[in-house]
Amino acid sequence: MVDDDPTVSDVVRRYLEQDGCRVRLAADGLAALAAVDAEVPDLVVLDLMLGGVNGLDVCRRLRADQPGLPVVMLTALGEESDRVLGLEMGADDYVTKPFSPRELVLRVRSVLRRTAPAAPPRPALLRDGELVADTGRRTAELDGRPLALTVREFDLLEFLMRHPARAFSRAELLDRVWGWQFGDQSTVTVHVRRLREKIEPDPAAPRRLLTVWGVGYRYEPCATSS
Amino acid sequence: MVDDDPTVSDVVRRYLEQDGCRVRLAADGLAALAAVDAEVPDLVVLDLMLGGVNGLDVCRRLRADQPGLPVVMLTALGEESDRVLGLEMGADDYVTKPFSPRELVLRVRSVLRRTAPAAPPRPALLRDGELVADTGRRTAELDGRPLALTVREFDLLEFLMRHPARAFSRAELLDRVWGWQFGDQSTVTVHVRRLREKIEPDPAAPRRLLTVWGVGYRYEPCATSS
DNA sequence: GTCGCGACGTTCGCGTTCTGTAAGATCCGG
DNA sequence: CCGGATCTTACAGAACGCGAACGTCGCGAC
Repeated sequence: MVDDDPTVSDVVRRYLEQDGCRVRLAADGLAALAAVDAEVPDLVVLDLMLGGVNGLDVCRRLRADQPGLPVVMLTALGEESDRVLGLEMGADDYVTKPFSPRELVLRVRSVLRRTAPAAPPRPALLRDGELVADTGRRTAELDGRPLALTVREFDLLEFLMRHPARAFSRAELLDRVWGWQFGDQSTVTVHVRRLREKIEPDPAAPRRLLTVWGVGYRYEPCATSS
Repeated sequence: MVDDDPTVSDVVRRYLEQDGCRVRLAADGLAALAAVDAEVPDLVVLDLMLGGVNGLDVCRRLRADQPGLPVVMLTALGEESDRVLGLEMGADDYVTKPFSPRELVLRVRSVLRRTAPAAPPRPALLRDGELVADTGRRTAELDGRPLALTVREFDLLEFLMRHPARAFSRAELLDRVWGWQFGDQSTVTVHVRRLREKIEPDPAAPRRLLTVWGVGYRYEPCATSS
């Protein structure tokens, strides 16, 4: 919990602890970074307005040092632009002051539930017929021949193979693969196309990476075709 | 909104509607379950103390019928044990009486914001004899042969199959499938016709997607069960 | 420091598909 | 038999997906 106002920190701490959390307090950005370095927490509640210092910088540093560490932002600024800025920065959620401590607890719980199961992305061997993706080594091969996938392409393939036979909208893919809450959806289109070029024998007539018209895309396992 | 006290219900309804919610009232547990069955809401506000009846039972039934349906509990008991009980029961939040309507609205909004992104994609396999609709992959098949349904057609079919044996007016379908509060009702007519062309062996003599003269349409399950 | 390369996000044009509306034909209830 | 509701067909505009090309950024080589 990073906040320079002891009154706020104390209340929040009490509520969080009552909810079963272990809480560490930090009064400023440097202390926060040091604390995180000393013991990586499950989640950080970060006040954007740290007396003079820009909380966004702290957030950026946190994201750089500990990618994947959930951050819930706390801000007096309820403006849309700040929200966008915060989410761009990688915050998983945000609460605007004045807030009810209960609400903060709910958000924290929600984010934890959301990220906890996804946090340990255990290396797995995703196999679908002749297409095999090794998330540990971040390599993939088709018909035994290695595929030269880029980062995004691999992430996209991994996500789709982990959720087979489900249609996802471009927005949803943008959110869950790119981590964006907004953005140009054609980005997804283009990456799907590039990925098809590599995993589909005939990219114009895809057998695995299917288009769902008016919705988005879906990965259909090739092996167990019903 | 489930509460046996009209005074409370009315106030809460006004506040929620002012916040942009569409509200349905139910005075007791049975009415609540019936209402949810008739039209699955985005969220239920449930008073635990329903004159004599235990609201927890209602909650349990709700959870069984509609897993994932958010429930905000309303209770005069502020005891920790009850809170724990409520949350164990699956409530997403709870508010203790006496409460400020504003606080309830905030809680509702918060829970909706939290669950909304996860709620819509609730994959289900809707089956009726030889007609199967998979809402997860957004595909449907008849006699094992895939159907080429468009977005609207699928949405319409999904909605009707989720509410079988119930007549809906064109206006209601326009509202709940298209999301329009007004508009040309012939739109529904045409889409029903197009859908019939695909799911009915003889579109002129429909067996599932029936016309209810002077009212609208109704989906009649083909399988002679239930 | 500069150059070249690959990855990535964006933009544009084109062909296809979907969709709402209109208009005439048909059917149903009284 | 009539009036209104429903069905059927046709069509044009809009939406959509695709393919290609472009600009930017970061990185490594020289």
